Amino acid sequence: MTVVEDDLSLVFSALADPTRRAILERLARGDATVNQLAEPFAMTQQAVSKHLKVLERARLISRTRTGQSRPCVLEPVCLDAAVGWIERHRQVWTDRHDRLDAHLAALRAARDQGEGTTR
Amino acid sequence: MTVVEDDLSLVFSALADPTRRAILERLARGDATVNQLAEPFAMTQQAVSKHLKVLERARLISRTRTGQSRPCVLEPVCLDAAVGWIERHRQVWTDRHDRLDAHLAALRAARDQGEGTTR
DNA sequence: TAGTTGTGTAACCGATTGGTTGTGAGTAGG
DNA sequence: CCTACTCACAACCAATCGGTTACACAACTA
Repeated sequence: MTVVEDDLSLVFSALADPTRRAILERLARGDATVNQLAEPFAMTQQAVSKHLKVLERARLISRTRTGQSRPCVLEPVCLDAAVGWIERHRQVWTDRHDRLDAHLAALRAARDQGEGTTR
Repeated sequence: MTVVEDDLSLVFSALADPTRRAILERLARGDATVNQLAEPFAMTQQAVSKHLKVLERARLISRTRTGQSRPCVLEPVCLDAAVGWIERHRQVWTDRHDRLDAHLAALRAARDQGEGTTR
């Protein structure tokens, strides 16, 4: 068992499976039961149930009980942390690239401007 | 070996490990060699090398050879696919939940506040 | 009441993961 | 040359993952 298992790792590893991403895409178009979710996949309902448990542990979905079925509801909150992490660090990278671009642009500007005067 | 292993799954599963995320954070502040990256972690250089291979396979980093060392360079391109996927589907959810503004505010707050609060 | 349906749990399996140790290739410098 | 350093590869290990089958249980239905 992992010691802490931070939420960010749970969310990313939940998203790392194409079946689970397909489940989320399906759920984005409306809530659904386990059997409805399992129908398009070539696997048993128990396997889908396991995937749902992973998504539930990552708090990407939540489940309620209405009689016999347990419909799944999307919980976008924890995606914020994931997007937040990526955006934060992609920002740094694009900043670095912007700086590089700006630097190159400055170089070009200096060269263009300096044509005739500095040489 | 997995059959196809689509790029999105590679990126997400690469991001699913806190060590690899820390490596990316470190690399965001500048290129580094394997030993430089391995220094802050309580694990061997070989383990870090494995992590780097995962990141390289996900095309989140690339590596060049300069004499004795093999510095790592960030490749943010493939993160766009990941963010794109999340944004696409989170858009649906936030539309449904009508909480886009709150989310953006939280994003900005998280970014300004920095890591560690995103649990 | 009995039977069917929807779902979860448990045990099992092969493949993968994330770490280790040991080793060796390639390069720099004495 | 020899030594030191950086890094990758191979073999091994325990744990986890993604799937299965078998079964249990609660809730509808006839």
